[in-house]
Amino acid sequence: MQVSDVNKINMISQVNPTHDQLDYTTSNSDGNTQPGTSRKRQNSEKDDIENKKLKVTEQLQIPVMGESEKFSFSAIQNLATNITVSFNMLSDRMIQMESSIEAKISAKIESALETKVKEEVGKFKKDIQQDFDRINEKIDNVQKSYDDLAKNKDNGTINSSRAANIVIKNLEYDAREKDDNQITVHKVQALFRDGVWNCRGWSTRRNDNSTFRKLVLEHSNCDILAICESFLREEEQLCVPGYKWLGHNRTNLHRNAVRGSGGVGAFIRSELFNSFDIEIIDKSVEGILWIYFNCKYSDLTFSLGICYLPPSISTRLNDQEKFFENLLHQVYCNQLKGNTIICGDFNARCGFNTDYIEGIDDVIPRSVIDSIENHNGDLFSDFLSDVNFAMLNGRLGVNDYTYISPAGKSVVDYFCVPYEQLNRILDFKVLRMSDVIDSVNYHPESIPDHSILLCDIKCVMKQNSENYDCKVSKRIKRNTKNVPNDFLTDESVQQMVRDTITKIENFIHVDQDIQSAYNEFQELVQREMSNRLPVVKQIQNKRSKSFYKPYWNETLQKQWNTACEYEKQWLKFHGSPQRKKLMKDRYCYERKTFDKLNRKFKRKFNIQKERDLQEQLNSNCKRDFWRSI
DNA sequence: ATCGAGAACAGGGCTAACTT
DNA sequence: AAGTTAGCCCTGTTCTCGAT
Repeated sequence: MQVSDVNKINMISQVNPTHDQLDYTTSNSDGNTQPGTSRKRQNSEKDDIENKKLKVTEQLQIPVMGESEKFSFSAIQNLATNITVSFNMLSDRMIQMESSIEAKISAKIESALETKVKEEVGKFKKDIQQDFDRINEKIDNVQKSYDDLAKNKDNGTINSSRAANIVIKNLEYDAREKDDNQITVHKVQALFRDGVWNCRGWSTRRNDNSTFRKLVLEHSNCDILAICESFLREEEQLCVPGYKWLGHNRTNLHRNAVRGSGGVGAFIRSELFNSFDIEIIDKSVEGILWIYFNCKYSDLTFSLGICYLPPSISTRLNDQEKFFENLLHQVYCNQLKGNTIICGDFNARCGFNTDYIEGIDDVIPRSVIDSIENHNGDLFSDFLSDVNFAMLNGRLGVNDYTYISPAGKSVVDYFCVPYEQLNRILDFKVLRMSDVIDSVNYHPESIPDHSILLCDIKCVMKQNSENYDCKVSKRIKRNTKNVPNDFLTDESVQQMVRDTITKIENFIHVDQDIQSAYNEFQELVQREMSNRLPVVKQIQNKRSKSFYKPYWNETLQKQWNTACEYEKQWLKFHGSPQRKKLMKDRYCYERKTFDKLNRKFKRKFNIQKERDLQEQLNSNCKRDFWRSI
């Protein structure tokens, strides 16, 4: 404000040409002294204003002119002086008013904010209190139910008038169940977790990214993880402990290609081979692999088709129509072999294309997040409606972009099942790489751009054998650090212990069956453990950052969080394209900053490590050196 | 509005050149 | 001789822009 006032005053003072002429020899327009004149302390802006005022009044004494000119000039000077004074007064008044308004507005905003915050906090507190009350009520009810149940158990009586009922939903009905309830009991629901990920190259060599990919595989906790673009050549195979690799590598590579390209395959959990006969049934078409699963202990069978279709503008010779024609043929051939699942990267952006015939097929519409369509997308939608398959993306669980990079985002990876099998999908979700990186606590050298798609599939089967071991049960760990003193000696379990001892004695002395005796003992201890010892919360994949990135620090964490936050904002935003572009640019900037910082800290760390090693090597105590490496 | 070509970018692997 | 690295090439993806 003051600076602009000074400018105004300067302009007014320049009305006097004589002043300019006279003054020019001693000072320039900025008021700085010319070379050769005496050096003076520079005035503050306030002083400057006062000086200007003085100068204006001093200038009035200068003229040597004719009488009439003198009179006119004197009048103009008076006028200018009056205007200057008026402007100065006006300026002071404006400053006063401005500060007064600012103070008033601040006070009002403060009071309004205080009221609003109080109101919101009050509401929030009330909501939390209500939630607490509800939870307490539920806990009380659960406690009461448990007490009643325990009482009945202790008394050794079961209320015959109201038998315990277990409701199993979505289980297929068998007519024989009417006469024999054991058939229902023998029905087993198996749960599979299937996933698909376009990893864009999984090197057989041990490097940073292969470590990260193994962690992703571990994190996904999949029984079957389909992989697209394995980039493996000829008969190359991947090896990850706990999994077996079944792959179909691309055979005809570009003559100049220095590495493999394309290629599909799947990691299958080793335990699955105990319960299933698993075989490749078709790999006749490049980019399509069919794997057949046949349960050894039940009539459950299903086939999984893993696909990779290069983009239409790929430099490779590819014919999308032929690809879908082949896939159609294979689906018709394989659908007689039980359930069918198709997954993979189709490079198909379907937009609002429908994968069913409206008015004829009874399928729920899907939500669309990627509205752009391409040629592959049109062909893919047509293919799905031809074979009566529905994509899971946008229909179940969490939908998200399957490709996210600074270049852009899209939905190109899909999971598809026949319409009638949609109700067997319990859950479907798309995990962004940024979230996966956070979960596994490992920042790879290069961040993959394809998300990972996961779906939980319920397979209903009729069990043929007691040896069934399809789903690996989750191990529950209990806290054994603080075993209560009355463990197995409490009055409520004493009778149970005595009974078990009798049973064990019978098994050993009468039946001579050591295994059954041991089973009895084990069951007794496990029951008591489940009643008395709390479960240890197992945090999966929450390793220390330092385990993988010893140079990880707060700056990197902060920058990573910022990049993730901006990525989310960009992806969630639905508004003007200009604003969306701004948000994307902001995300790209933060992401690049993170990459730079990551490299910087890594370099620093390595240099420091090198120096430390050097120092240890030079020191007298060589043992430290050998220990550290 | 649509389509297609090309640009831009990123990941990954190989290799020649360079360093130790 | 062994290890390291910059540069090149291939591949895949989205985006932009001009032609229709």
